[in-house]
Amino acid sequence: MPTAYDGHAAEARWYPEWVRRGYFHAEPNPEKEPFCIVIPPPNVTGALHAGHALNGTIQDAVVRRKRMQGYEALWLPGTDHAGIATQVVVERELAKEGIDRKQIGREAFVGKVWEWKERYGNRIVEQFKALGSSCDWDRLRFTMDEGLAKAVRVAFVRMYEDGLIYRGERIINWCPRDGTALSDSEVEHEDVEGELITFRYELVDGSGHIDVATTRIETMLGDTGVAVHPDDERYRALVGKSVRHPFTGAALPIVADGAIDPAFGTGALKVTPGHDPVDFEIAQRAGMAMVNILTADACIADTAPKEFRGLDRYGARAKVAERLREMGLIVKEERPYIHAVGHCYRCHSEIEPWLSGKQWFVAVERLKGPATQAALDGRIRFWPERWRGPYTQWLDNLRDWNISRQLWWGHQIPVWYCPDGHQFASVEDPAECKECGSKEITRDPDVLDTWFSSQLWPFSTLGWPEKTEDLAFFYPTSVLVTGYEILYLWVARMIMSGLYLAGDIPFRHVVITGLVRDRHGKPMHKSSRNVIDPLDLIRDYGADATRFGLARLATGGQDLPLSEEAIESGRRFANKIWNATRLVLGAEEAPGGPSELPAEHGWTLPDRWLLSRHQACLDEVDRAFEEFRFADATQTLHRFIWSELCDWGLEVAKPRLYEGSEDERRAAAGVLRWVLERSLRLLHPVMPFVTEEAWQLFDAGESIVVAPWPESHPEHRDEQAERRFGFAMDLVSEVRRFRKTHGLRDSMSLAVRIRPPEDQDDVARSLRPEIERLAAISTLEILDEPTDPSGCARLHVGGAEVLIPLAGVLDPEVERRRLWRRLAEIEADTARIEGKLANEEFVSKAPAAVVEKEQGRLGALKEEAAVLGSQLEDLGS
RNA sequence: GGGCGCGUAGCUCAGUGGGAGAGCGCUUGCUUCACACGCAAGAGGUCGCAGGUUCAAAACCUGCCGCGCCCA
Repeated sequence: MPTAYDGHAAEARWYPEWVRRGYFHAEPNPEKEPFCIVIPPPNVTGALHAGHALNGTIQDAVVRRKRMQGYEALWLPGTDHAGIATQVVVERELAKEGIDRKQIGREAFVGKVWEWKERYGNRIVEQFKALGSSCDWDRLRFTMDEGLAKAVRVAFVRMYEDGLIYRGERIINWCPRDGTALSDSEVEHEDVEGELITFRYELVDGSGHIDVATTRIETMLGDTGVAVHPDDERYRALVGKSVRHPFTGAALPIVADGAIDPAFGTGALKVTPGHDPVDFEIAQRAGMAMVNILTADACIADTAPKEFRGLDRYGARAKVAERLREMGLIVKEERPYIHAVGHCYRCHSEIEPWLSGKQWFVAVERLKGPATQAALDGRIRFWPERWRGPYTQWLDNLRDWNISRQLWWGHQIPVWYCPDGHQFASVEDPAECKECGSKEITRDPDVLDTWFSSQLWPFSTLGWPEKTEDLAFFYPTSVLVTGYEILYLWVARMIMSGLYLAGDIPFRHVVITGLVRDRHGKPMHKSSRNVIDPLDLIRDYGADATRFGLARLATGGQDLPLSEEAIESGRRFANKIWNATRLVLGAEEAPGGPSELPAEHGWTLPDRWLLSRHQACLDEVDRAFEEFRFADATQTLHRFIWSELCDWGLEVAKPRLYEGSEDERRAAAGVLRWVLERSLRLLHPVMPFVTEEAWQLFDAGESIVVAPWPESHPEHRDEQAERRFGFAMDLVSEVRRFRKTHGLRDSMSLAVRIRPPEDQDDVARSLRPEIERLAAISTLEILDEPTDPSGCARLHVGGAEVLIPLAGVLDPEVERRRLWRRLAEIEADTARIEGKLANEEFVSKAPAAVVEKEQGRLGALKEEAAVLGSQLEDLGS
C-alpha cells in the first residue's frame, strides 16, 4: 500500500465500476421504502459551477446514505432546455459565422439548437459524474424530451380548459436585448443612479399648468393623461380639464385616481399606459387612450413625433429633456437620483414595461391557496425553516404569471387560431379548427416560459401524465435540494403545479442551500476574477476533497465562503483516512474477513473509550443528517476520525499492537478495525471514493456503496470510560506541556512517578505502557503512598500528583514562572467561584447539580493551589 | 417602507441559559516503526454597542449601529 492516497486513481477505478454494477439504478420495489430526489436540472448549455457542486454533493450525500439504509433510493438526473440562455448562446455562435437566426428561419434555427444540444448537452452531465454523483443515469431526462414535451402539452391543455390559462393584453416585462417577455420573478430590481425631472404641462384652456415628475422622461412621448388623487385639494379644481402635450399638441385629460400618492413628487402623475403597469391600470379605469412609443429593441417608434423616432431610449431621454428645456417647461432636475430599475435576470439589460400584443397567463388565484396550505400544515417542510415565511408571503402577493416567451427555442404554445377568430388548445397537433373545421389554422408562435416545463419536473420525469409505476412508487418525492435564488421561480411553482396536476405535493422536504461565494464572502463574478471552478478543484485535490470542503461549509443555509484551503483540508483528510487504514490493517497478519467486534470481556479501557466516542459520533452524524445539517455531520466525522480515533485511539493501541501478546494484538486490532470500518461507512456519503478504496481492503463486502448504514449501539456509550480515559489523556498532555515549557527535547525520556487519586489508581496502572509511550516517559512508577517530593518538579493532574525528578537540571526561574502563571489562573477562577457560592440566591435558586459542580471545582482548585504554593516554597520564592 | 440573515481568535465560521470553540493562518520543537497531505506544544478574543429579564447571558427580550439579501 502506498503511503500517500491517490484520489484520482480511485475515482477513475470506482466510478465506472459503480455504474457498471447498476448500484445507482432504482426501480419500483415493493420490498423497499422509496426514496427519491430529482435533480434541479442544470442548463443544458451550462458548465458545472460551484453552486452545482454544492448541490450535487448534498444530494449525493443524502441519497447515498438512504441507499445504505436500505431504501430504494433514486436520484433522478436531467437537464433543462433553458429557453433564453440556450437561444442566446446559439445565436452568438451563429453570429460568428455571420448567420442571423431570422435569415435561416425558425425551423432551421431550432434544428441548429438541437445540434448544439447533441454536441454539448452532455458536458455538464459528465461533470456531475466527475463529482461522484450517484444518479440513475438510465433515467437521464431533458425538458424537451418527447415524454416531457407531452407532459407540458397535457398540463397546458388541462389548465386551459379549466380556465387557469388565459390570453390577455396588459403591460409585461420586456427585455429589449433578448426580445422577449419575462415573468415578474425574472426581473431583478436594482438601485441605479438616474435623474428625477419635474416638467410642466400647460392647461389647454390657458388657465394654468400642472407639474409632474419622472425618472424616464422619454416616456412622456406616450403620455395620454395626468392623474391626481381625488382628495388632493391642490388639484381638485383641475380634474376634468385637459393639458396640452408640448410635442404632439394633443389634449390629455386630467383624471382623479385613488392609486396616486399625493406625497410623491408634485402629487400629480403623468400617465403613460403603454409603459408602466400602474399607469396602465389607471388608464383602464379612466378609459384613456394607450400608445406604445417603443419598438421591440427599445427605440422610439413611429407612434412618436418624428424628431425622436429611431433614437434608443437613452438617447431619447436626453433629447426629450433638452427640447423641454428649450421650451422652458423643465421645472426641476435632480441628479443623481437613486431609484430601483428592473433588470433581466439573464442578460441584465434594463427591462421596459411594454404593451406587447396578447400574451398567455396562468391565473394563480386558485393555485396559491393549496400551495400555501401545504407549507403551513407541515406536509412540506423547509430546511432551514425560516424560508417558509418568505415562501408563503411570496404566494400571497403573487400575480398572474406571464408564460409567453417571444423565442423560438422551447415548448411552442399548443394553441391554434383560425381565421374566424376561434382559438383552441390541443395536446396533439390538430389538422383543423376544433370549432369550425377550418383547415386554415395557425399556431401561436410563442414558446412557453422555461419554468413552465421545469415546474412539472418532479412528476414529468417519473412518467406523468401516464399513470406509471414509477410515479406511483416514487411520487411524492422525498427531498429537494436547491439554492434560495430559485425558491420562487421554481420551487413554489412545482408545489402549485404538483398539487394541481399530480394531485399531491411534489416533495416532502425542501433543503435550501446558501450560495457559494469567494473566500471573503463576495459573490463570484467573472469580472471580479474570483470564480472558483469546481472542476479545477476536482483536478487539483480530488472529488472527495472538493465534496468534503463544500459539505463542511454548508451550515444552516448560510452562504458559504469557498477557498482552496477548505478543499485542501479535505485532501489531507482523505490521506489521513488512507493511512489510518494502512496502520489498522497492517497490524493484522491476515487482513480480510468481515469485521467483528471482539467480545466485551476483552475490552480494555481505551477500547471502551473509543467505542463510546464512536457511538457518540454516530448519534450526532445521524441527527445531523436527519436535520440536513451537513456541516455538522461532516465536521463531527472529521473530528472523531482525526482527533479521537487517530490521535488517541490508534496511538494508545500501539503498545498492544506492536509489543503485546498475540491475544492482545488481535483484540486491539479487532476493535480498531471495527470502529474504522464503520467510520468509513459513516463517511461514505460525503467522501465516496476514499471510503470505497479503503473499505475494499477490509474485504467486508462487494462495495461500500451497497453496504448497510452502521447500526446504532447505544450500549457502547460509557461515561465512566470516557472520564477515566480522560484522566490518562490529561496526564499525557500535562507531561508533554511540562516538557515543552522547559524546552526539553522530545527525545529526552523522563522518569515519572505518579500518585493517582484512589478512583484513578487502576487507570494509571493498567495503561502504564501506553502512558509511557504517549508522553515519552522512560519509566512510570506508580506510588501507593505519598513520598518526599524534594528534588522533583511536581505536576497536578486531575487529583494526581506527578513527580518528575529533574529539579537539578531545570531552570528554577522557568519553573517558578510556570507555577506563578498557573497560580494566577487558579486565583482568578477561585475568586469567581467563591463569589458565586457566596451569593445566597445562587445557592438557593440554581439547580443542586450546578452548585455541587462549582463546589467540587473550588475544592480541586484549592487543593492544587496548596500544592503549587508548597512547590514555590521549595523553590525559595 | 416591510421582512430575513449576519456581526464571536488574523481570516472563514460553529456555538439556543451554568467553566469562550473549530478549521485555516501564525510561532516553537520534532523526518518517533500509518501519515511531513504528518506529530507535539503555544500565542491570539471588552462574543458590534446600550439597556432589560435571570441567582446566572455570547446565547433570551428591547433599542441602536454596521454589513448583506429579498420584497414593495
